[in-house]
Parts: sequence; structure tokens; C-alpha cells
Amino acid sequence: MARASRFPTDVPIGVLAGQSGVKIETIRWYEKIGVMPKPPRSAGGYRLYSAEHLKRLTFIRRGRELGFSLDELRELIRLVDGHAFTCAQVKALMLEHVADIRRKIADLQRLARVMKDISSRCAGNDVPECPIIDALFAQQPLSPTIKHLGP
Amino acid sequence: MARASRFPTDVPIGVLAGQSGVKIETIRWYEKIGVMPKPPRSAGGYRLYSAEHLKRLTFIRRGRELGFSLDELRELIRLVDGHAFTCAQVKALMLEHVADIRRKIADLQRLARVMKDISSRCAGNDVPECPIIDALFAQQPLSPTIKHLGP
DNA sequence: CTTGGACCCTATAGTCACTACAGACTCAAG
DNA sequence: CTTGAGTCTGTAGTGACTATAGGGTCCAAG
Repeated sequence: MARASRFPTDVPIGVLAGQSGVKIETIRWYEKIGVMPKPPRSAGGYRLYSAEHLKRLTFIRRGRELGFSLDELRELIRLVDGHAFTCAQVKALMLEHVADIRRKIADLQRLARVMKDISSRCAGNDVPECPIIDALFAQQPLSPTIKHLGP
Repeated sequence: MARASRFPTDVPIGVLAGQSGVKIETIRWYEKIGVMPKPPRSAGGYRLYSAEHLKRLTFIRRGRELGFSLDELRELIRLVDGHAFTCAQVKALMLEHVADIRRKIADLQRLARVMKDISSRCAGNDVPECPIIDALFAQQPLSPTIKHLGP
């Protein structure tokens, strides 16, 4: 056994995908755009991942689940990797995000209210006239413009 | 004057953009993907829009503001144009959407709660250790998986 | 040793709903 | 006729992937 690896976790991409819950294609994508480092390769060109890679990938997945963009995660990773961050910096980033999310929630709530409103004017019967359609065609706005609803 | 237009509203794209609040590029895009009809052109190739176009574009804009996808709007337009819809159909579509939005709101609220939670474990001081970062690295999940957070 | 099949590779194109250019053309006013 | 604002087409970029095609690799069973 020539390859007695100190860490027994030199795994191919499919196993990393299983361990991390991130799809194979997505892992390759992360490598391509530089949020995951290029791993070493087997003789035949297979990517071989270690426990470090799993940690990094988990970090990214968690961050994505919390709504951070990959750009923001790149920034976070830079800070973490360089050990050049303070708790305060990280907390500030986090709270900024919470504020963003709260704005999105408020927008969606407005949206839901408007739609319920419009719907309630509609009897929902079999005739081919509908106040909902009318409302969509009307020239006067339905509600104050809703922002922050991009991705 | 051969072209005495019955409706005085044969306007170029910039004016339609102004009237509708939809950007020029977006209007051309809508034409390309077939949600707006191809308008007639001037001798020199300029698009000329009538009041009908403004109505259609307004419809699309409202629908977008309410979170309908262009695919869904295509469907709605098909129904409306063919006069082959009933109020009940439209209302059902609308309420389905409200339900979608409510799900999104719930997800975002869970998200905000988790983030507040994590943040509260962080003193926000100047040290380079941070429970937030630790939480991102941890292997056990932060919260039940959050779905519906695609666009 | 060979073979089968699961796994992996790259490169490319598609998704959604736009946005942003470059370079050429048109239109209306002066 | 000139000027400058407006418009044209076509292409490429965004974010965060997903999907496909057409191959190569790995390894265990026979």
C-alpha cells in the first residue's frame, strides 16, 4: 500500500457531494469561479478532496442557505483564510443581512396584501369578466412600487 | 398625409417606455421572447406603438410587480386574448401565487430568526474568533433546510 | 487479463429576466 | 444641411447554477 494517506479522506467528487449535500456540478462550478480551491488530482485526472475541502464547502453551503451571495462569501472566506477578521466585522455583515431579509419580508407582505385585496374583489365564478384582469390592465398603480425583490 | 392615424398614439419606443415605466431594452426583450407583439415600423425601421401596446405592456408590468413569471403571464395573456378565461380560473392562479409568497415569507422569517440567533452568540468585539464563523463551519445543520428560496 | 459499469472529465449551452454595450442608422428642429 | 437626440441590430454579461454530449478512468468480478 503505497498511498497510506495520513487523512483517510482523499475522496473523489461524488463522495464529497454526498458528504456536503452540494451537487457535483455545483462543486465544479465553485472551483471554476474560484470560491473552492483547485484540489489535487489522481493520475487519471480525478479530483481528490480532503477534510479541508469539506469544511470549506460546508462553509459555503451554510452561507448560501443564509442568503449570502457568492461574492459576499468570497469576502468572508478571504477574511477567514487570512485570519484577518474580527468578530465585530463578521457580526456587522451578519446584521446587515438580517436587515436585508427583513426588507424583503416587508415587501413580500405588501405584495401578498395587494394580491389578496385584488382577489377579494373577484367572485370567482364562471363569467369571463374579472376584476383581477381589470386591475392588471388599469393605468393607475396597484400599490407603491415594490423594490428589493431582485434575487 | 397618407398616414392619418385614427389613434394619435403612434409613438416610438422611448415614449412607450416613459408611459409604461418599462425600459426600452426590456420592451425590445419582451418582443423578442414573444410576450409583446411585433409592432409596425416606420419607413426607417422605428417601432411604432399604439394604445393597445401600452395596455398590454401595462398588464405585463403589473403582473411582474405581483411576482408572476413571464411564462405565467404568457399563459394569462393567452387566456385574456382568446377571451377563453373565467373569473374562477384567474382567481385560482392569483391565490396560488399568494400561497407561494406566504411560503417565501415564512422561509425568510425562519432565516432571519436563525441569523439573529447566531449573531446573538457573538460579542462583536475585536478578537479574531467568532461564534458566527464557527457556526458556518460546523457540520451539524443550523436549521431545518430552507426551500422555496430560489428567485 | 479483460470486461462491464459506475464513476469522473471537459466544454458547451441553457435557465430567468433582464442590462449594457458598440457601431450604425433615422428623425425632427433649427 | 447640420446637429444631436433618439433608435436600430447584435452580442455579451449578470448570478447561481443545471443539463447535456462525448469522451476517459477506476476497480472488482470473472
